[in-house]
This record gives sequence, C-alpha cells and structure tokens, in this order.
Amino acid sequence: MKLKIVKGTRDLYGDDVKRFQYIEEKARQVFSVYGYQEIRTPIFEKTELFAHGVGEGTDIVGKEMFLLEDRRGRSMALRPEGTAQVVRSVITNNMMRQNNHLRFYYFGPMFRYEQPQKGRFRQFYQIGAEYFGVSTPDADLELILILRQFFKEIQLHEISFQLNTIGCQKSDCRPAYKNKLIEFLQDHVDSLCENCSNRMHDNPLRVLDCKNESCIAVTSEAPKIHDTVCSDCKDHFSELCHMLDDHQVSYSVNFRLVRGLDYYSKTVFEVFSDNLGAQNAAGGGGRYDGLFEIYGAKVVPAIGFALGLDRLALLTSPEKKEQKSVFVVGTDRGAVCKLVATCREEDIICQYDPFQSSMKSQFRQANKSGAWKVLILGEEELKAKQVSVKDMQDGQQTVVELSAVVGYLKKSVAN
RNA sequence: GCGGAUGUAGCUCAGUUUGGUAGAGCUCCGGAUUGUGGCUCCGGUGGUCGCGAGUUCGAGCCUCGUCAUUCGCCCCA
Repeated sequence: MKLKIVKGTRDLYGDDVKRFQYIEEKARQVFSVYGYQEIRTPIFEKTELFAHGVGEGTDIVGKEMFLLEDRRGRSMALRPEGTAQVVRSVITNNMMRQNNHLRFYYFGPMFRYEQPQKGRFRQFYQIGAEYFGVSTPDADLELILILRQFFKEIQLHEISFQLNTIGCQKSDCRPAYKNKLIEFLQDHVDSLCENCSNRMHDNPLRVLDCKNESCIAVTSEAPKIHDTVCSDCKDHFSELCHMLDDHQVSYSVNFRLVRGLDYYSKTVFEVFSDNLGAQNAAGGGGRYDGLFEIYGAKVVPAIGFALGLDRLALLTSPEKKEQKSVFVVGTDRGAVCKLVATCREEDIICQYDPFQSSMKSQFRQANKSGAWKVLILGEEELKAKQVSVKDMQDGQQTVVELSAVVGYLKKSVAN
C-alpha cells in the first residue's frame, strides 16, 4: 500500500498550523466585535442544494464538485462553498421567524475538483461571513469594514479592494443590460476569443471578465452596467460608495468584476493581492437578495463574503508571542517527573527529556525548546530538597527551595 | 481538461553533458578530561535518486509510461 496524500490536499503542521491558527484567531476576534456568531454546518449536503443555489451553469457546479452517492443512491456533494449551506440552515431551522436580522461567520474546508497550483487546492479553507435581513447599503458597508479591520489586524496592507454592482433580476435591470451587452458583442464577435464567442449568449457578463487582450479591447467600449441598472440598484450602489468615502475606505470600482456564482445581485466585491501569483484573489463576496427565493423561502435580503485561508496564510507571518516555558533536567527520573507534574498542575508550561540522556543533552533539548528557565534537579539539590533555577537568557543560576519553586516561577513570570 | 518546467538525505540543492561503488551545506544525534544550552571544532545517523517498465554487462543519468509538484490557460478562495 502506497501511503501518498491525495492530489490537491495537504497535511498542515508546524508553522502552517500556526499561521492558520493565527488568522482564525484574529478573524474570530474581529467577527465577535461586529456581533457575528459562529455557525458550523455539515461538510456535505444534497447535491441539489448547490446545484440550485450556486447555479447549474457555473463552473463550480458543472465540473468542480466532489460527488458521492450514499447507500440509497442519493447524490451528495462535498461542499464547494459556504453561503448556500448557511442559507439552508437559516431556512431549515426557521431562524428568521424569531429574528429580523442575523449575523453568522464560519470556518472550514471546502472542496473543488480543480487543477491545483499555488494557492489553489482541492481541499481548501475558507473564512466566511453572512449578514441576513438588511437590504440597505449599511449591511454592505459593514461587511467591507469588517474586511478592512481584519486585514489591518493581520497586518496585511498590500491588497486592493474592488467593487461593482451587477444589478438585480428585475426586467429593466440586469436582464436589460444583458440584452444590450449581447447586442454590442454581436457586432464585435470576430474580435472575441473562442471561449467568449461561445459564452456570450448564455453568460455575456463573463466576457467582461476575460483576460484576453482582444476581448478586453472590445469590452472597454461596451455599454457599462452602471448606466443600465434600475434606479433602485443605482441608488444602492452610489449610496454605498458615498458611505465608503465617508469611512475613508479605499476601493476602486471595476466594471469587469462579475463573479462566477449565479446568486449574486447588486453589490459584488473582491480583494486582490499581487503576491499570490495567478490566483490573486484573497477573498470575495457580494449581495444575494434572491437566494432565499430560489430555495422557495420567504425573501430575505442578504450579503456575505468568503476569504481564502490558504491564500491569507501565504501572505501573513504571525507575530511571535513567546510563552514562557520551563524545562526540568536531572539524573533521577522519578524526581524529574514529579516536579514536571507539579509545574503542569500549576499551569506552568513544562517539558523534560523523556530519554534520560546526559546533562549536556538535556540542556540542549531545553535550549531547543526555547525554554525560559531550566530547573536543575541534581544529586546535590535532591539531597538538600532544593532546585537550581537557571535563566536561559542570561545564564544566571539561583538556588530555590523545592517547596517554593512554583511560587518563585510564578512571581518571575510576572516580571 | 490543455500547455511549459521540475522531482536526488528531514530542508536547500550539486551530480545528468561523455551511463561505471550516492555528494555538499543546513538540520538531527554524539563527543571536545564525566552536573550546564547557544558559538566553535571533531565525528556520526540518514537516500529502493517520485513510481513502473524498457535499452544495456551495468541506469540517478538514455527511452517510454505514470504519479506528484510548480508556472500558466480556465476558473475561483
């Protein structure tokens, strides 16, 4: 049996785990300041949940889901994203009955069957937030402020924040724009890349997102969605922009930003970093006022975002906070274990060398572990019921009564 | 799914040209007159050369396949 890790997955340990923990910790902190509660949903759902919510025509649903069959032949999917699930949970648990608005955040692994590369995995981790029940731009603003605060908290400065509106489903809004756009594209179809000329009819907005130079040249001249959306969407967007200006949020409006999931409406945004290679999106989100309705539930306006934890981990290095730890060395195993146990019971972080090696080796271990002080239990100390305490920073050594060593350490920690 | 690059010790990599006993640095372990770390010096452990076939007297090196990583396309987190 070959013990190999599955393609696009990885084991996280050592510094990787520290980075993840650091980011999660900061996220929890910021989310709780804004009144968000954690929600934990299953790692798999019925396939139809994602198919209906995210959209049958999207890449995620069309070719990237990990599908499995349960024992009765029902189709299940490992979750490719978080929003559909949180919405499902709000609906199945009837949460809006008792609340007119709700705030949730979540962490966890997501799964997409894609070609792995830098910052892109088949099992990847997201941090997400969803805000339900508020249709005014206050909610949009709040999520963007959370993002700003979070990035500040993890000391990530070199990111750019892009914003757009993609209108709503009303006939005089996105559908009208789509028609205008298709009409325009048809006149320039010869200049479009193969991919775009194929998808311009069923998904014309995606053409705006194409990186092909010739397509960019064409779409630069295309009608802009801002000029076509309905007055409601237009007001929503300009009000949001004013609010962002008012809060000194730096952002740029990118009319090419359209997002690949069907459920978005009005505001969409993405966060980019130049230090991520080809996968330069660290996070993204938007408003999805229509998703509850798609699921046959009463309409609830909502907005949310997701951040790629794996990608954030590539961009951040956790501040090193030293936890003062102690290392016990000695020749008498029993005495060493006893003192170690005593320290640990008193919540003093304590290690020892389990192999009873030479003093020299034990000190090497102590040094390697980054110990703050070494407690030395030699024959002389044992006889006198004392402990020599060596400070590993300055090398100074003092003798303390065995019975008083815990008190001594606790007092020293405070300094 | 499609292109390009790469795969040799725990890590970073040489060795491939011209096939002939597997290398370096760092890490790790041990020692430097026996109860004391870091620095220095000395020594040691560690590799089915990604995996599988083929050519050959002989393959880390040549050929084919395969898996993985990586950079792009695509898409997104």
